[in-house]
Amino acid sequence: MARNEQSILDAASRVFSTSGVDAPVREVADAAGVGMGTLYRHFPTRSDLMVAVYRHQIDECADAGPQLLESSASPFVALQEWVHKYADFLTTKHGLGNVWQGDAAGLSALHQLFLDRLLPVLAELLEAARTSGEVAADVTPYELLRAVGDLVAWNVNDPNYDVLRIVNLLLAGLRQPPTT
Amino acid sequence: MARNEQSILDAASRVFSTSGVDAPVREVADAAGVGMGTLYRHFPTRSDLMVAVYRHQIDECADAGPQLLESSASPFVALQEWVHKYADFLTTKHGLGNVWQGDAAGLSALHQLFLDRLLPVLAELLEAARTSGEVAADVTPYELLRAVGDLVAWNVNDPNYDVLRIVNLLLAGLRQPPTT
DNA sequence: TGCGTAGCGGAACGACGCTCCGTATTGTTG
DNA sequence: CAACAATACGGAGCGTCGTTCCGCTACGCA
Repeated sequence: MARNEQSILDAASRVFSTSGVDAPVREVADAAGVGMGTLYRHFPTRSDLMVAVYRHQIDECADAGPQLLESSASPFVALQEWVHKYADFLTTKHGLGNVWQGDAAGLSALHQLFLDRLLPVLAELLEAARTSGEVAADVTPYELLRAVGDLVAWNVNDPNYDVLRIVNLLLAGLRQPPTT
Repeated sequence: MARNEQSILDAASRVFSTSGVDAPVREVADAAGVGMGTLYRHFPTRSDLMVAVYRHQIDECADAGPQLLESSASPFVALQEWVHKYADFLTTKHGLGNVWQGDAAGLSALHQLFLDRLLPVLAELLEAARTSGEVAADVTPYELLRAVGDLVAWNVNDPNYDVLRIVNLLLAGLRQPPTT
């Protein structure tokens, strides 16, 4: 029982990293040597499977927030570095962009996880950078989290699209007061 | 023949605007009172159908570029207003974000149309704003076009996500020199 | 040894984009 | 005006998804 759950998890992270995050559920089941029924009893939805696979990395990313806030030269630098970390995570999982697609695609569980774990962290970083006077723009943490996600998530290793550069562009915008 | 093509086009724009851009092709065929075969002979791909439906609006958007450059107070303002126009277009077509998803989803024709028509326009606007000294950041027109697209395209009328604000954030970033 | 139940596999379902082929509808000839 | 191409058409069918469902296996306890 738990034996199967673990082998499914192992298979899933193996399959997701080789065939991409969009790999068919069947492929994961096959790789785990398990039937569809078994897989779906443990993970009722594709999204639940992804949550299980990525939870650890998301936690790691979340934990890095307060840490960076302490160790960095300024709140803004911390914010910047955290966003880079977050962007890196999403970039390596091509196709994880669906997370922000709202109701669609049955990724609600993963969506929720992002909101629960990452939103508070970003909120804290943003607030700190705002009180230190380094951020003047008028944005909510949610908007920023989603914006960076959108910017990054569909990156398909396009040599003409430098993700880091674009993300930094957005961050640079934070320094300036809102335009009408 | 051409009679059918027109009714398919009409049906498509009707269906896309009511059921969303992701509406099944079958639905368009039914709405047009036409079989799948007929639809696919005129528009061999979902993407071709969308190209046909949106070409006019895309052309309009493209034509607005040089126009804005003349009439606006400064190149940067023109750039800003054009980007707003572009963003508005994408926003009203929920789900058109797939366009930037690269190879996927068989949207290549639409992708190409964006590149052909909009990229040169944005390039001109960006170049003008750069020579006027209002843009210091190091971005290619392609990156900017895609970034704005990504930012906007999955908007699902989320009251917590103000598209215009986010786009302006990115534009504000353009003013500043690149950070390392 | 028998039986109840929990855990399992994989066929099957509905939705999708797209293809294919038999049929209707033209329009051109003798 | 009739016979016959050539063209246009409709919709069933295919392969791929995510997900569901059901018959079967294998184990625990009497």
